[in-house]
Amino acid sequence: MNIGQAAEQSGLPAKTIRYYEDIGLVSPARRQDNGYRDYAERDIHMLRFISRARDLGFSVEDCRSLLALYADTGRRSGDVKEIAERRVADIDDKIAALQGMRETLVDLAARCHGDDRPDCPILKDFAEGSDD
Amino acid sequence: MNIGQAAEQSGLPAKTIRYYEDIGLVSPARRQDNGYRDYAERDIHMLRFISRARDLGFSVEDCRSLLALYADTGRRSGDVKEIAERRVADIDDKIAALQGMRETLVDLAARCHGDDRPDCPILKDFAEGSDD
DNA sequence: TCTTGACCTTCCAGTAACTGGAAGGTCTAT
DNA sequence: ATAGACCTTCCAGTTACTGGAAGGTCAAGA
Repeated sequence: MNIGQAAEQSGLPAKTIRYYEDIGLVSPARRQDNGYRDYAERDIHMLRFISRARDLGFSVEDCRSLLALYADTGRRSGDVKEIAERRVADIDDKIAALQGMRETLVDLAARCHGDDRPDCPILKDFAEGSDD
Repeated sequence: MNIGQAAEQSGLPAKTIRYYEDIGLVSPARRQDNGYRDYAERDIHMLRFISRARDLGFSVEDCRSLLALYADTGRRSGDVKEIAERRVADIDDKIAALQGMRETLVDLAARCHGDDRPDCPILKDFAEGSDD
């Protein structure tokens, strides 16, 4: 299977698939006689695996660990769960940070007339810093 | 004032301050005789302005616009409010995406034994893809 | 057979926003 | 005089791709 089909079936751009090969994440088992990459079902599985994990916000390095665990039939499911749980904690941190920003911004915007006058509490706050 | 003090007072690393100068965001008004950057109060204000805006998740390019608006005494506060509101919308999108990830991950982790056995629904899901 | 267009290849550069480090000049205190 | 803390510039690396150039390959149609 050419890279185009692999891209279509995995949901990853061909460019990205080549990039993952570059960094040693997944390589197709072989090349065709013309030098084209040749993908097998198993390769597509791995690409979809990565695609899904990336969608869930795992870093490429996380994917590398996950893939190693995936290949290791003697793995402990506890190891995988731990990675997932760490990821949930990261997400929680990010959500909290974003909610903080949101609150500040909404508050600031509410106090801004939002009209043709130049007076603006948003800029004022930025220039002076607030309670933090 | 040397860059070290400027860093301390603005809350930005000296490296970052130099970087902002590189990209034309803020430059100190002058240099001392020894070639050291010389920061005035006004520069510190601008640096703190940027620091605060970056903390709220505005991109460096957003900061450039905001700074221009800040300098423009004839600005419309509506323009600033609009930027802030766009930013709130971005944040909402990000929060929603993160919450989706979180949910999937928590669900997956809940179904994983998390013990010494290799059987793991997380990896299984990654390999097969799920409802999406 | 030639050509066109869609593929594929490699390699290089750019993105965002810094951060680290090397090599070297300056200042202050002992 | 020298140590240590500053400062300077410049180059490279980070993350995860993405775009583009230059060129090879393939299948179909005139």
